[in-house]
Amino acid sequence: MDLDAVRTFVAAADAGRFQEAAAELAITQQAVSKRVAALERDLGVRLFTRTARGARLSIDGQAFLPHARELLRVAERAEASVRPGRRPLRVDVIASRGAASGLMRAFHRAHPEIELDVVWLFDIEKAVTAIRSGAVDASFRAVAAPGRPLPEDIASVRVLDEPLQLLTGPGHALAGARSVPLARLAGHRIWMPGVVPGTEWAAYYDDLVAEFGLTIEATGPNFGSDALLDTVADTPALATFMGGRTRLVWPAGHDLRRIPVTDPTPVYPHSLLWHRDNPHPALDVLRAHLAAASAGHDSAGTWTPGWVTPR
Amino acid sequence: MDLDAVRTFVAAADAGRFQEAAAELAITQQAVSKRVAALERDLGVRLFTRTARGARLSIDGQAFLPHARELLRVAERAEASVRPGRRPLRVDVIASRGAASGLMRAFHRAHPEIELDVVWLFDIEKAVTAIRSGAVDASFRAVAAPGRPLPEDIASVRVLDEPLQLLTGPGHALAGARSVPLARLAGHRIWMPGVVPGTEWAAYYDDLVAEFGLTIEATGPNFGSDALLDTVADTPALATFMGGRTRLVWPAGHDLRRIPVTDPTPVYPHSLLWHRDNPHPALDVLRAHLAAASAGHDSAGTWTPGWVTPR
DNA sequence: GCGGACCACAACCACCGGTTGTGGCACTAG
DNA sequence: CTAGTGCCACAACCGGTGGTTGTGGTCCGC
Repeated sequence: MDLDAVRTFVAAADAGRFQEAAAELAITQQAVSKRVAALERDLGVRLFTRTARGARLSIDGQAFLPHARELLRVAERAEASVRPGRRPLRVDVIASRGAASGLMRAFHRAHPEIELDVVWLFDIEKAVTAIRSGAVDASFRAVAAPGRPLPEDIASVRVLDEPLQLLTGPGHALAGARSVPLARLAGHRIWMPGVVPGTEWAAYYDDLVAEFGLTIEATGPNFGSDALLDTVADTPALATFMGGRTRLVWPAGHDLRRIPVTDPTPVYPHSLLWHRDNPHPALDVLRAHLAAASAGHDSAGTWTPGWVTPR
Repeated sequence: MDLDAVRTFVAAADAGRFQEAAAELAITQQAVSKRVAALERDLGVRLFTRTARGARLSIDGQAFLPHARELLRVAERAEASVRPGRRPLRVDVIASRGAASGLMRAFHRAHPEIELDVVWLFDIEKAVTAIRSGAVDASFRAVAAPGRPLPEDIASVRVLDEPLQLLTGPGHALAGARSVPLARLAGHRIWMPGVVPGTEWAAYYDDLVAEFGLTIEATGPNFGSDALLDTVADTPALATFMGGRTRLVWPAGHDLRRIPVTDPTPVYPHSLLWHRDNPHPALDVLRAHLAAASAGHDSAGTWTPGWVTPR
């Protein structure tokens, strides 16, 4: 199926005559006839009933027409998604099911008219480069990485402190606890295969380990969250950290426990980053939305690394 | 933009390497390279960053990918809409904004998983032909037309009696009435440019005219409902009939009145028609839904033509 | 009955899009 | 360091797609 043929089909359906459609598309009537015939051959049905006064849609053509229009609409949006200038707002989120992603879903619910594209960048360094180049408009990150202050032209605002929870299977020693103090995790094996070395996530856990004497293993390949959950559920000696607002695809038949951590509660500090000179109109809307949504957070009894910009 | 190129882009993005994508698509690596290059040239952006270990998505590529997937999904659905066997349920409704259309919208809300295609057929004769040939699965019609009983293999059930209302502008003699008896419409000009001669709609109004001595003008070309409403609003001598459950795009700035008609209330009898041997699984669901939704109608004080099958 | 409007078919031709062959580059093992 | 491997891009070639012009057939209205 060829998009040009679909475009021609829609034009012919609207015009009711191949000749008129041909004039609109700046091709000959014969070309329209051939394109439509090719589309009909591809689909295996007759789309028009030809008469001496034009071409009317057949029943199959009527059924196909709205799908054809939708196809052209989607194609237009796909092109617009990479068109420089007036493209959709492009936001980098740190994990597709994490809290930042949840914030963007809420933003989309509040402003469905704003076109969004969500991408993922490796670390804050790549994010800053992309923001400065204009390739992305905003980024959810923990700022700043240790010893690397943000450049002058990048602005940031803290939008969400996400408390970390312990995730264990039913056989784990702490599985029955309603909550667990951070100090009691010393000696337990905590497995974080998703944390890529060199990212600010890794820096965050490095600091957590150093300050509270935890044992975090980031070894082994990351087979995705499904495999992680499977392993944690089946291995009594293993637990993992998980953002308290992370959406999980809860594996059926597994008995996984989310246990709040206290004294202090480690929170992951999500900030929004953007370029001060970015003229995208939707960027202001996003910032206003997040400012309203993040009001009234309480940081008492929580922990963040020392290098994190204070609220 | 070429759908084959988009398919190739998605395959390469999933595989991470052009060679693997080429194997999946049963073409050479060079062909994949050329297709992706052509797509990048069309879009004006680079979709992959080529490395010696494969090809990773660029930021633009990441933004484009979900749109590309959506495009292929829509293309698949478009093809399925005309695929013989297991295509979406295809229903003929009498007018895109009429009551039958409202019933189908309600059905879609109740069963969003059922794929639907809505078409429009000229009259009940065409509808019966289409149903018998299997080109459409069901049709909303007034059965039967005078003197033409339904064939044996077509089944029907009355699903909605839609009361007719009078639609007038503010200057009309009846504009202030809360309701109007049918007999009082004698002598008033009622304009129905949308009624096509030869359809069962026309037969309905012919009977209405004959029985109550109305003056219905079906002359003049039909410029669409917008033009109809404009004219009615501005012409004190004109009124028109309108289904009580018809959704209107109410013209801004016009003061149009919908006036119920009584003693008796003419109702338009919508029935669902289908082929007894039609095996489409969604057809049973639709019939069950309509049976449940149409329960408990009251036909006292209403009028339908004598040729209409009684409830 | 004839002219006009419309679509389909035929012949022709340019160019798109596939193939094979080859080269350059990056990473790795010895 | 070097040879080897795996990756993608470029070049040359070639068949078929998809455009054009020219023509024929059919239906409708005057």
